[in-house]
Amino acid sequence: MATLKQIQYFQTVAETQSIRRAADRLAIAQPTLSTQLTALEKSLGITLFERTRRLTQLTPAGRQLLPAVKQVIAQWHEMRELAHTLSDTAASTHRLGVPPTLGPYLLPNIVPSIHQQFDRLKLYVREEPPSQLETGVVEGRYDLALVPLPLRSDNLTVDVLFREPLMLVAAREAGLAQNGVLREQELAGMSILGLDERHQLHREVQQICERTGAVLNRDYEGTSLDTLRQMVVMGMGVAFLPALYIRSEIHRPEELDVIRIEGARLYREHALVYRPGSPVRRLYQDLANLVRERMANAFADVVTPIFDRGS
Amino acid sequence: MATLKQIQYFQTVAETQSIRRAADRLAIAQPTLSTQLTALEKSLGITLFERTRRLTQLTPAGRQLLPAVKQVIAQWHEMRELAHTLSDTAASTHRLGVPPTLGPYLLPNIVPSIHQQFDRLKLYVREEPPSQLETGVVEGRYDLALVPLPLRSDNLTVDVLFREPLMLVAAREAGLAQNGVLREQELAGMSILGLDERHQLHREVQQICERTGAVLNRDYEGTSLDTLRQMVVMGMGVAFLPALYIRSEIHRPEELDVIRIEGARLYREHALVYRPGSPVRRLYQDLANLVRERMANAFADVVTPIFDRGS
DNA sequence: TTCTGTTATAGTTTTTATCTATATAGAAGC
DNA sequence: GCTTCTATATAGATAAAAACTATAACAGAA
Repeated sequence: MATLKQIQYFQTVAETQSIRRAADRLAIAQPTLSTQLTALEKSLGITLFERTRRLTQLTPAGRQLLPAVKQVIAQWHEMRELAHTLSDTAASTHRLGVPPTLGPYLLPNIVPSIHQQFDRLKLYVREEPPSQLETGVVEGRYDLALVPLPLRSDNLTVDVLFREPLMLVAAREAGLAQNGVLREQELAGMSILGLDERHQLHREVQQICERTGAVLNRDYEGTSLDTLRQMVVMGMGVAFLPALYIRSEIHRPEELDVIRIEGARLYREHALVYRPGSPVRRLYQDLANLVRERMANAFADVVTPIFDRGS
Repeated sequence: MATLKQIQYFQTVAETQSIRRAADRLAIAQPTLSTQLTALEKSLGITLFERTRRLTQLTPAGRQLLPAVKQVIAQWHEMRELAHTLSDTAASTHRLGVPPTLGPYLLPNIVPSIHQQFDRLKLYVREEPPSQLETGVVEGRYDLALVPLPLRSDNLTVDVLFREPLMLVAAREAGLAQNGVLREQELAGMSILGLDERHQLHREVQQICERTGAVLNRDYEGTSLDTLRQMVVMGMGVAFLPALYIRSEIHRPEELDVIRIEGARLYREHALVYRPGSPVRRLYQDLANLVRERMANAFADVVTPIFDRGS
């Protein structure tokens, strides 16, 4: 089996037209080169060189093989160069999964910071429901993912990122907003609109309703935060929407009231997850920290970064 | 330094997603593969795989390196395939040098036969004066050449091919043709047109003149056989032209008389020459034989093949 | 002829690839 | 919670190969 070394030897001898000179240039002994050359010729079934005392030149067959040989070496060098670039772990493309109720409202705020700090890192981002994100990471379809807590699987490393409040949103006409705050008890009996049950938010809202005595309206379920908001605007009820969504999407405050609920554990928590065995987990920890810091600096009024609970 | 084997190992592991299975497919022991894999990772400075108990999958960097790796292997296979094709020595392109006074009139007659017998052999043909052909072969610019005898250099293998008569050509009006034959003595005093001295034919004609008492006209010298023929047609004198030229070029016999000279050694000899060390000399001997046979079969009336005097 | 420079061969040493046997550790099953 | 299974890693030994030194063979030049 021809080796890359032998192929390089071939090229060098072809260039120098001399085994002696090629051996010098390659910094090996001349007999070594002679031996390797005949070994290559044997493995290819071709006599590559016509050896005379004065010079060593290519045979017709060798002459025609030379371009192909150069191609192999060129491709090999290209591969090594690429490897060198990639040897900086932050220079590769990592596959990041995000839930549809968070990704579009979070990423625009943090991706610029990521590119600033890791200028050669690239993210391949896909949206999927959280449960599929989890299995996606476990099965290797993703390298890392943003998911809401709690997790179903226990074999992933979890870097908790931040806590995001859920705000009650009501149509302006409903007149619910008393200085933008309601007590938890006042929720009892209210008809709450939610997303369909494939979304994690469905379960979260369900739990809130059970705790507070509100009624989850299952006749009309949204398929996205935007449709949910539209349903509220049209007076079909009230809904719990995540703070980051409200911050980025609710452009017309005159139509909607945003109400904070006092005293209740009304929030969801997001984490960055990845396989514990990932050789680049260090990078992912850095990314998690970057997200927390960015949240602390620019969104302290909206979310609560969580620095303590590590993996 | 990464080896081709290691690169293949890399590809196989990436495909099977398992070191164990890849080792089976490659028919090597699993520890060998583990070792070679880490060796490759070290030499590239990249962690290529994330190894878990369940499966072994690519890291982001490894995933991006894979296409480059496949390229290298693809190029390598291409090279081996080409080598296999070329392993039939008669499947390469050989550089053949021919003299301008022979090539155009001989090759059209023999090249079809060559292609018939060696269907994958290709010839790269160039015309040059015989002396340059000789040094061209010695220096490796040509693989083989057709040259007139005698040779200047003595370090080439010579396969004598055939003897080609030189015919006296005269304008019809000169009235020289008595049944197309003249005796040698009758040449004395005649004014003979020749090629310029860079051509081998110049020397040959010069020797004939010295022997027969004819006079070589040096006031007008042709630069090609065609111009020489034109000079004869225009009545500027008579000339010696090679039989193969006459056979292929003199289309209008009414304008010119072709005269055979009786008793004289009036011919030139052609040979196929190549370096004695050429690994494909056997093929060249076969080619020489092919030319002789072709001459014997189709041009027995024109030339005399020479089978005895080998290299 | 002798000298010089080039490639080939012989024999040895070093390096590397490979093997077998075993350790280690996560995942699955009892 | 323990055992079993399975995958990879490590250790040590062996085999293969690539490398070296020394020298032979040989053509061409002096």
